[in-house]
Amino acid sequence: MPQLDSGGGGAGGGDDLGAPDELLAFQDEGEEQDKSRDSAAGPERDLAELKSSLVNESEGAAGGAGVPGAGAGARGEDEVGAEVSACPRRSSPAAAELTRLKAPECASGMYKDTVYSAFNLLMHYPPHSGAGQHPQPQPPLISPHSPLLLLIFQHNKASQPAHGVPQLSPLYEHFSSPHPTAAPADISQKQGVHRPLQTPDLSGFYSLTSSSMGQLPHTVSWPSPPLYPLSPSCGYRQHFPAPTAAPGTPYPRFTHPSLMLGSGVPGHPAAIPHPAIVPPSGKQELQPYDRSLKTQAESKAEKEAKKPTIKKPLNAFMLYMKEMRAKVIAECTLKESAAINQILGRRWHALSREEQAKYYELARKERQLHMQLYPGWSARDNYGKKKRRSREKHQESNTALLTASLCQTHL
DNA sequence: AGGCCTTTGAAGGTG
DNA sequence: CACCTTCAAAGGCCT
Repeated sequence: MPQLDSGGGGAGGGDDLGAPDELLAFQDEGEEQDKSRDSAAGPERDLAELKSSLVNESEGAAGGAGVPGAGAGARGEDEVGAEVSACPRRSSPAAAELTRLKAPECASGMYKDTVYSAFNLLMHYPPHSGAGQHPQPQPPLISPHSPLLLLIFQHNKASQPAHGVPQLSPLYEHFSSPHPTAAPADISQKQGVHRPLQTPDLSGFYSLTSSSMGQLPHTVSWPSPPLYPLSPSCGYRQHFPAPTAAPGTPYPRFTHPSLMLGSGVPGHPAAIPHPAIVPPSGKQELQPYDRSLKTQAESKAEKEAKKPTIKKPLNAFMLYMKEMRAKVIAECTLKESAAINQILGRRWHALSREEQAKYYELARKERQLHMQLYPGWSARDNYGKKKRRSREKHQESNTALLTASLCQTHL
């Protein structure tokens, strides 16, 4: 049974956050994936075989989507088009047609991902990639909520990009290096940043009012290095040693909205919030004179309701989606997330275990750090903050069932 | 303006 | 323990 390196990567050994589900996920797909992947001679996988497997997957995943031509084995581009054309039910006919027309073109780059390394892909975000092979802005691999980015910002705080393309620091490149060179002196020591090694409660680092959220500039400069709780138990230092960029090498500065991280450190002049903390709504807060009209009880309740929301850490698939979304959009000229997510879901299944493992590992680190940053946080805290139709449907069905049973009772 | 769609995974709740 | 529900991201679409 394949197992992920739940702690061997330097997570401190005592990492209990290695999700058992990750292993289960591999178990579930294990045999099927073994067949297709073991036969793949390295990155140059047999496309026909993969396409065939994808078609089979799409039969199951797309449900009644009506994939044309599926189920008869590998037949070339038609199936690839079928995969892409599995659009959401609510997609407009025009969009579906566009998708179908774009399918072969989309498929041309579809299977490159199977040999993608998450970290290697990160290296494909050169400091000035905008002029190169990546005309489309590429999102970062790591979640915008990821405190991992704070580490990177420490290396990017001084430089200024000339465009809005999100940049990744050499730190990422170092992550991806199979033989990372010896890290230079501790960054925190270099920059005089205090990093508590024992940090039972780090939530204060990101305590920010919701009003400050809306005032964030799109280009963030760092008056001082953001604090980053880097503890040995967290294991980040071991996992991600500092890069070995040449002295004086200008680090690009992030301008992507998703990278507008901040320390929220008390007394920190930047006071830019961690992206995992978001205001409950995009609405601006009431002006003081408006608030004065409110009763104390109302304002108290409102205050409670307006508490910044700490979002869930992203799971492996979400991290994968964030990374690959722009690529799929560029390849398929799709914009509807529902359709893109369907494609990404199939690509996710087409990934090798090693490739998926990288995202699982990254997600595990996200959870680990999230837990350290917000010790008292629970996923339950965000329950009910989204109104979902499924729940309403469920309630409706329950109501219908109840009604039916009541009717029967009365009859 | 805000929910829906769509995906997988994590986590909490329930029986 | 198994199963169910909710949320995480994303952006066009729909009400």
